[in-house]
Amino acid sequence: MENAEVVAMLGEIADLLELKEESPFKVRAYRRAAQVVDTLPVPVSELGQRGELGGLPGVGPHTAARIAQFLETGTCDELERLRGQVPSGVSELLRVEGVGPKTAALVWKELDITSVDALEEAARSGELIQLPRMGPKRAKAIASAVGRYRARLGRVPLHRALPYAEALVARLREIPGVTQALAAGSLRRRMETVGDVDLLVASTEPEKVVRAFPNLPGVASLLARGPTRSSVRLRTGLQVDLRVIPPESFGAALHYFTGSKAHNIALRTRAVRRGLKVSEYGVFDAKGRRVAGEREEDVFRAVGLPWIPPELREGLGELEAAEAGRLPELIEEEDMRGDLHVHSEASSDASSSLEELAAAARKLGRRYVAITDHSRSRPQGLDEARLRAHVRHIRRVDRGLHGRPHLLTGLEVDILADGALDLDEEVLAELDCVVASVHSRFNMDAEEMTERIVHALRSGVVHVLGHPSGRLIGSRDPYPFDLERVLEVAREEGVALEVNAQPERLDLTDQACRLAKEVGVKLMISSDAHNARHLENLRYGVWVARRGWVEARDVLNTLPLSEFRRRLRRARRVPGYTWTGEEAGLSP
DNA sequence: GCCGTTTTCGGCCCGACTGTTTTCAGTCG
Repeated sequence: MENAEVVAMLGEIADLLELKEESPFKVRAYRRAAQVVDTLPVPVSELGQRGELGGLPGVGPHTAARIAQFLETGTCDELERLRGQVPSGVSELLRVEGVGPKTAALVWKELDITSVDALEEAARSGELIQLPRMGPKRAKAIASAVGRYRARLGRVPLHRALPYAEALVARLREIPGVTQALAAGSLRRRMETVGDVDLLVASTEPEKVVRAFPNLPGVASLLARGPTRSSVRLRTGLQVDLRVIPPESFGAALHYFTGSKAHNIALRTRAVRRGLKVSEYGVFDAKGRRVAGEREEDVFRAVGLPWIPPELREGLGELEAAEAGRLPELIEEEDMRGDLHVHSEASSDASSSLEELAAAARKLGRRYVAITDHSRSRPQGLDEARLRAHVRHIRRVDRGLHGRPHLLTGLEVDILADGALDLDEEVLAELDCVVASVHSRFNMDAEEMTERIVHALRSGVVHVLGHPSGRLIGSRDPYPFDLERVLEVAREEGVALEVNAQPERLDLTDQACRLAKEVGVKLMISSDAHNARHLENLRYGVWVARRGWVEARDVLNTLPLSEFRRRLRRARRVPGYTWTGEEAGLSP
């Protein structure tokens, strides 16, 4: 987890240098170094101890020294020097969408604005408009972006919290007397963002655990401590609450603190009707005798239900489904055989070679991987000629891999503003897997955007609609479009919808997955990896699908390769082939 | 700040989009 802290330190230096309007190349050097550390497969401290930091690409003597000092002391001179020159609220302005370094520096120097609050006030009062290149539209956009910034404050994306929670749980388990330790709360339900982390520990010696807790790695400060509970703040700002439970109540406490609130209320209501009382200490009968509590399964059994996976506990019909014996058999990460949206270094925003991607995919147990780089409209995207050369390269590398894994040819083709695809359909028809995505003109109205997507789905050469809503968690809202209409056309055309597993995207969302399943549209869960390390992110997509009640059979890339290929071929209207949804098995 | 077999200085990715402008600066990816 210290890698993430080093990444944050380098990023902050870059931000501050940018606000001081120093050389953009210096700024870029720090950003590049941050990116390299972020994708490092080993703890950066290991390299530090061996004096090998300078051997990393993009890390020269200066940056290596700053990282080394940071690892040793938790900060570095350069960072502190810069923090002394830029008021602390100014770099926060950069988190507001549409405000970059130039605008932040301008409002700071011209209007003495050093906080998001002051920025909002200036945007609303009209004060901002006095500035050069600042008109009413930009002022309005900034004011509304501040609203979105506030809405995401205090919540962190799952992938930022999970590694810390996992590391803390592992350390808690090492404390003598601890029999169980688990993360509960929204993190256990795998929600896309979490407010804080709730950790539960079973032990007969709570004092010992509570005393050890603030000394665990990553903890910055102790917020509160009682005999059986404690709260700390991590250096990243994340709050972590610990509760120590007697072993006989652990299952009940785990259920209670996992939530959700709606699920708990529904379960307690059900218990009351059966003359039982459910609390975090156990399930009790009318005479106050404990009838369950040690194991979570027993809590459910006491109220006449099978165990319900945490991802389903949102009060959205899971109790009724459990009662009727119709809980889905949720998809597992182990079901995933293929990854169908992966960028190689042929994309300007990606960095791994085909060989590196194949090696990483093999380690993760993937059987097949489609290489889907960007099309012409993206910076340095592939045109027809470069795509053909790229396809030959993919096939050459694939031959050397002997199926471990299989590399498929593909493309992430842009859906242009009018719904046309960014490359000639004849060329696209030669590829194994075509992902079609919207990357531009997000501000269309819903009707136009829906038509744009539908037109692309009707092309007959698209296998899957990539990141269908375009949202970025906490920073960009989904563009407006009619999901039900898109699902209807996808079903007619035999096109799958992607569950993009990039932790900032998670697109489709959980509830959209559930809708797709209900109307009989198949899904593909893909990493959208931009380097080999990102292939691991597939698990985030699997969790979203689980929250959407999705089973392995709803997801095409759980199929063995031969069957997967058959599905893709059938789902496409290539010359000489007449497609029907029924034959493809894609009807509801 | 980093890099390099065109190397110790001079270059470093770039195009789309937007809102502000009458030719372009700033942001984003």
